Amino acid sequence: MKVLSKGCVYGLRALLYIVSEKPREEYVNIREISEELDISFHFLTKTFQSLTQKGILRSYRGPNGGVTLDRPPEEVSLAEIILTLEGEDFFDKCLLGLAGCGQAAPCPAHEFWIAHKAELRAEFERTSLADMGRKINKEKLRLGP
Amino acid sequence: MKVLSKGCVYGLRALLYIVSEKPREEYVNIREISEELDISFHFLTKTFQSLTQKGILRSYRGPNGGVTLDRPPEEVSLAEIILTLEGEDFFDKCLLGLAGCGQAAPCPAHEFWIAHKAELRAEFERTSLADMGRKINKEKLRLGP
DNA sequence: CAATTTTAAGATAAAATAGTATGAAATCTT
DNA sequence: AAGATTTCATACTATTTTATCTTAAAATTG
Ligand code: SF4
Ligand code: SF4
Repeated sequence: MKVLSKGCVYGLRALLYIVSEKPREEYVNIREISEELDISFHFLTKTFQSLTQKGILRSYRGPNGGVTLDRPPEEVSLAEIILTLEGEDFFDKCLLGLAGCGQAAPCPAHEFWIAHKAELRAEFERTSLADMGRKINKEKLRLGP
Repeated sequence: MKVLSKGCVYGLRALLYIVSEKPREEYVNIREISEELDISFHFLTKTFQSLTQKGILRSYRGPNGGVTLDRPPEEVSLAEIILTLEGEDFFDKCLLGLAGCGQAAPCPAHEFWIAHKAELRAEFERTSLADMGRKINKEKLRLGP
């Protein structure tokens, strides 16, 4: 039951790193992030592109360039990040994927599954990047198990 | 957010097919199932092996052989099927997979995630193959979207 | 024994995911 | 203006996971 792709987790970790560096209120160098978090620079770059296009990050090229949050972290929800990096249909997947489902005669898991997904989504909407950053400590952003 | 693998859904559909055929109280031919449900015979075969080893199905070789439920469908939970076909660690996966998680300073999603997984599991434990079979109609077992 | 049918292990193919390479565009420094 | 730095964009390659096919063995029937 893997939920999030590696790219998405990378993006999340990187965002949290940026939040934790935020006091400087400068653009954070992508190479620095990739080295600090031990993530491939180019891979991270790609991930950041999506986040920039979505308006979560703002970027600046040239010397002393980099990325920074485009909005205060309170206004960025976990859901928005996940939808950006996993695809907008993230919460639309069905459990069994049978023919003609969800309509006439749904499987017994249907109602529960719909409710379950809605709840998950609501929780992710409710959780902001700021919430995440508050609880997590920077050391933990480094290595995964 | 794909939850179940194709093999697991195949297994589930096939089990439901068997349940719907159950009145005959005979061994159901695997080739027949694979053709009716349009699933690769050999792939289904492998899936059934796992279910047989787990004691969900009983098999019989030779002419007129096949598989049948080893227990009444009321006693087989959706959870057991999923754990068998997806692996026993299905519900143990973490959301972010950061270092040292779940201990000292868990991420803000931790508690929610634990609760969420438990709920999902409970619902799957609660749902039996008989429940599934009752609600679903046989035609729907054929094609997936 | 010959035919049928599940079991078993392994090879192959397809798809999804992860990572790399390259060059262009924007910006800064001098 | 020249050259260095850094993100942007796209395309390609490699790795891993998932799905399918091949082949052969064991059990059962007649
Ligand atoms: S009834 Fe709903 S949950 Fe069940 S297989 Fe169909 S769409 Fe999925
Ligand atoms: S704190 Fe819990 S949910 Fe969050 S990353 Fe760690 S183990 Fe996963």
